[in-house]
Amino acid sequence: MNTPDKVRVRIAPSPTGNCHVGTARTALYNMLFARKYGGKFVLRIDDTDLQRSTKESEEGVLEGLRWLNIKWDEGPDVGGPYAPYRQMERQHTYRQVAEQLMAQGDAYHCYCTPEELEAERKAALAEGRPPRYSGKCARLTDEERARLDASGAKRVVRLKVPETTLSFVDLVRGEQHKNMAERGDFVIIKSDGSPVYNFATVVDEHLMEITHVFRAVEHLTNTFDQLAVYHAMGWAPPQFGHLTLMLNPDRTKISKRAGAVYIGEFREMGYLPEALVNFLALLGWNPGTDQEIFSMDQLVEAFSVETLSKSDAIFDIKKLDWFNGVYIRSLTVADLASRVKPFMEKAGFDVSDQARLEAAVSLITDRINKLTEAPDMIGFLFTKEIEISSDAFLGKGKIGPDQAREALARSREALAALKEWEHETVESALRGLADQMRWKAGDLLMQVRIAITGRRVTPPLFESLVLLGKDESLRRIGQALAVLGD
RNA sequence: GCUCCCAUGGUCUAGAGGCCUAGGACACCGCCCUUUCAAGGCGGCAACACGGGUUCGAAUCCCGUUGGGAGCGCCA
Repeated sequence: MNTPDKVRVRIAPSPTGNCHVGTARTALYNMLFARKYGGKFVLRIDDTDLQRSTKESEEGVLEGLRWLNIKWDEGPDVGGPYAPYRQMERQHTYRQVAEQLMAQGDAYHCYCTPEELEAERKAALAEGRPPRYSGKCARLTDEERARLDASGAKRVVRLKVPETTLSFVDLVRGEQHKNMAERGDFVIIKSDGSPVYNFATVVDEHLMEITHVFRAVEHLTNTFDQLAVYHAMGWAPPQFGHLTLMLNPDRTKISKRAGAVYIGEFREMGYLPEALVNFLALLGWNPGTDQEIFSMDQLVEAFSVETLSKSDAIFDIKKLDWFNGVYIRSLTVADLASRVKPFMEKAGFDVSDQARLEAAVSLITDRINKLTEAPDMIGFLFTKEIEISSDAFLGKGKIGPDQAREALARSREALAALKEWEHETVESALRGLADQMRWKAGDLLMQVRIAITGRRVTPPLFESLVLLGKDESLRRIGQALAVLGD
């Protein structure tokens, strides 16, 4: 791989309103590469032909990338020396290049209708031939063209594709060849005057002086079409590297039906951006060591084109969950609290007391893998009304209603007698009581746990009691007794 | 149909001819710890798609088969 003095890479998403994980991963790799070699990372919006593309839909993509801490040096929002960065704003450039190609005799107008072409394609497929444009419009005489133009026939511009074999060295897959004889002349400018992707992208890459193009494998075979344009224009192509696909568990291309695919969805599901980045980085690339946890800076340091993988990878959300848990546990309490906060608010809890929130959060760092799990875990500390059903107390048939009632009544008594409401005092009171009653401490604590939280799975009990406060704790035990019908 | 790409446990992968009795991680299972649940520690289950070559020796190289994928658009 050659790394020119100034590396320039790019990501060219379509403004679809959402940032797809695939786009995010490709953007990540490009950014890592740029930073690794001290180059520039360009964000360009590929909005040709997307009538519905709006400012908002573009913003959705940028927002997803920003959330992941993927930053670009040039783009529609930040500008740059190669502006504009939206293809819609570069239309005249594409047309100019197409004009030049026509003037050189490397491109021509084609008047075939979509219906004709479709029929030809079908016929070819039916006969087992690769679908290929016949090139008949290239043979039109000047008079025929004049007549067609006068009649107002729609026309596109096609590139004359030489019948030779084109080659390039793919940065991840090595040498690639394709015999263009079977390709046929393809469209570069549509009848509405807008450029086709394979054409626009070449013009942009060249004018923006992109040196390396890392993109998904679906573009591997497109590369030859693009090469044809580079050759016709006498431009030196950049180096290409084709990245693997991300797959659903059934090995089909990752899609909505199998789960989340947009960055915003992962955010809502309670994933941390740094965890998603780490996970995505390792899905299609590996550091060549056993290290799995990487900060963004470490990724930049470790990234290498040589270890980009060649085979597609299944997106395993279970592994993402693990990464997320690791990152949650690595956060400071204050940081975790601020990230948990919006999820608590969304669940309807008043978490304006920052100190209380932090105290509560510190109890669950080891207990959650996703931020969305927090409200369930610590919600009882931020509300007056917890729901308890009498069934909750009857653990595995071991403890009957009478026993539960006795346990709670005596617990309330023992706790009420406490002068100091602290972890140690609360703990010894309850453990002492369990001894007296000849209960296993765990059984007694479970009764109290349910009484104050309404659940069997909760943060540690003594800490919870302390945070709840004596009055509220006693009140809830009383309330539980009422539920049990004392 | 044609062209091209890919192929190590359920999943992500290490492995660039002998270091492989195939390593790590997730998931799963078990044990320990333990006030629930986790987290943590320890241990376990589990793979070179198949068939031919080449070689003293192949997960690693070659060919074929099979399986999966991409492209062949006035989509990007």
